[in-house]
Amino acid sequence: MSAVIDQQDIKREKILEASYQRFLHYGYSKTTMNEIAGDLSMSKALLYYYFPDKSELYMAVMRKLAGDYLKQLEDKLGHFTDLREAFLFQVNTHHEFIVNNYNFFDFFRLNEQNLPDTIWEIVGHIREAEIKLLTGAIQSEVEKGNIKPVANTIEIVEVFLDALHGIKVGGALPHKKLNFPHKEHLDEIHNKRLLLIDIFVKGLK
Amino acid sequence: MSAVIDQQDIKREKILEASYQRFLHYGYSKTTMNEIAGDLSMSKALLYYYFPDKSELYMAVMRKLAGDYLKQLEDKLGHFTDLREAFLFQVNTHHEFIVNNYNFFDFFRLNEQNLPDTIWEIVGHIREAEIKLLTGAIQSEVEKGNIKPVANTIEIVEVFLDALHGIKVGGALPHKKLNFPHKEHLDEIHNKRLLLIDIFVKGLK
DNA sequence: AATTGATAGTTTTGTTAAAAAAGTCAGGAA
DNA sequence: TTCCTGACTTTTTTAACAAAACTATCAATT
Repeated sequence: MSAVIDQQDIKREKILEASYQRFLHYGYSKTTMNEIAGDLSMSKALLYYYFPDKSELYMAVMRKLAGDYLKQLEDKLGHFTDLREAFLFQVNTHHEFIVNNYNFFDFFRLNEQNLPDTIWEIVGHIREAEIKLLTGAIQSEVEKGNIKPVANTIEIVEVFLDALHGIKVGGALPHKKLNFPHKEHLDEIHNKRLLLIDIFVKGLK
Repeated sequence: MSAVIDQQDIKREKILEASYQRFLHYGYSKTTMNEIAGDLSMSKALLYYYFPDKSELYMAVMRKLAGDYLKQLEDKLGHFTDLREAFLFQVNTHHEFIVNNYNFFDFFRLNEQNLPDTIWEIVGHIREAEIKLLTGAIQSEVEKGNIKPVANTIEIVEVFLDALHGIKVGGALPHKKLNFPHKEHLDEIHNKRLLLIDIFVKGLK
């Protein structure tokens, strides 16, 4: 019986993988259940045997992606030598996550404001983990006596995360282009973020 | 002849004022030229005598608004007692500007990525003035010996403005930042920005 | 020069039918 | 039973096009 369940899990994984590729390459609305089924040489009806509907399938993929991301963060939790290292890790990991899966997130842009609760749940977990990572780093520094104690650590970290996301190229003309920054701008962005980290960390001491 | 031009200018002003009220209350796309003309008890054709088209009319109003905002900044230029006061003034003034004219800016939300160059020009001027205000404040503090000299003042200010721009409501999804914030969130954003000021200013000392 | 009614030209909105895709189900194979 | 499918139904998207709403123009008037 356990073997049977394993088989199911393997098939579920294959479906998730094929779906991920489709969603990543074509986005949510331009991916059809027939295409996913076709990629796997199975009938569309079988997809509905494993997943209740299209959006649940999408969210299952999303949950998997989020799980990988969360694991990255958790593996590093509490293993930083100083504050800057923690901040840098957070910035780089998050950026990588977004860039690598950019097209996958089409779903977010299409549904604008009224997303399923499940999505919010996943996003919440991610944000929680990010905050946990950085608040942990700050508290650790406090305990080491490197920075003075603060009352509202979480709020501070939230502001810091938001601030980082605001740093873009091109003099911050409000959303001039929706696209991700070009390669030649990555260094500029990185330098700006380093500068923010410098000032921010100093502001915490 | 000067009197004639004055009359024209007065009428132009009246048109700008009526247009502003309409745009502010109903937004760009739900304001018609007929309605503006009706408010002024004039024919629609007369509007086209004074302004080439609807979007030029909108941008003329925008230019006027921006002018008022710029004047606010310039009047205060160099009149700050300390850094925090300058940063607070900048953030508060900007906040007020956005809140007071929130619906007016729905033009930005509708056209999203491809706005007329004129708009970017205006936005550029505003940003220039903001940078000037804050770099001036920093330099002044340096001269007073309150903070230690920095080489890259402009970069620092740019990072700060970018960071402000990135500050959105809590639990924001990865791409939510691309959307225009909702009105009910503006105060929350404002509070976060005040916290950023605290840390940032301290980080400069 | 300032103003307007009439009207031309363009964009938005509704309507509807066809196409495409989501989702269901009775039944077959393993 | 569990896994799977072809055929079917229902819902959503698309395309085409006419009607309505709006922008923009212009000859005529004060």
